[in-house]
Amino acid sequence: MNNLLDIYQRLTNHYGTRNWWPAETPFEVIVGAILTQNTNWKNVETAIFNLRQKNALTTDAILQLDLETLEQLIRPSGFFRQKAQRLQLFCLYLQDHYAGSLDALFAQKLDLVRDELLRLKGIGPETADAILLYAGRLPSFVVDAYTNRLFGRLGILSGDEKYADVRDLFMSQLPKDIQLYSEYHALIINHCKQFCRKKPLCPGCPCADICLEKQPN
DNA sequence: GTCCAGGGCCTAC
DNA sequence: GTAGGCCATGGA
Repeated sequence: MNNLLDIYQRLTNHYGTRNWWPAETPFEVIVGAILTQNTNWKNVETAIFNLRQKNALTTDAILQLDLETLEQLIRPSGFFRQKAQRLQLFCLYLQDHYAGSLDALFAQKLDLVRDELLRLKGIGPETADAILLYAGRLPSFVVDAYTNRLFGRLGILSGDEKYADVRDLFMSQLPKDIQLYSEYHALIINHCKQFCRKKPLCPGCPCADICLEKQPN
């Protein structure tokens, strides 16, 4: 029996299809992935709303904004100084190396794109994988704090694993399926937002039970 | 007032 | 190679 696939099925049975990531364009996915670093998504939504109001959800527009203006627009998402810089650095890279084309960036092999993203300041493993999966539609599993929390609670992770260890575990045990990866990450977040608010472990938290009790039969 | 959120960088050891 | 400090806003 495949534990991870089984848990995925139970989460899907319980919550249904999530259709993630919440964004209108691949570029907007990338903006959201950078802005949400250690930040409540609600605050990110406000920042993205501000950018949309200024028609600033394109590489050109973000590069044309002066840094201070960009900082003020994304201020609600927190860490706004470093995030403004990171956004512009990404846009500059895309413009210089791919003439601003995300399609050109994502046309390459997954590992190649991943290494490129990881070399950019402000893009770590989780942000890179979210960009690859949800903006590039490339099969890279996304690990986040919720993943570690839920699967630690389920006894599948010890908490000592590094990011790459957890990603390797999921990618080695699950079929390499973009839709599956996309939904799984979304389901984990959806589940934890409801049942796993406190960290690292909330005593009596029903989150582990929810996915175990909802078996198909 | 305290804790937390869909991380990542830098520095010191 | 890794533990600890730092970045900052807004909601619970």
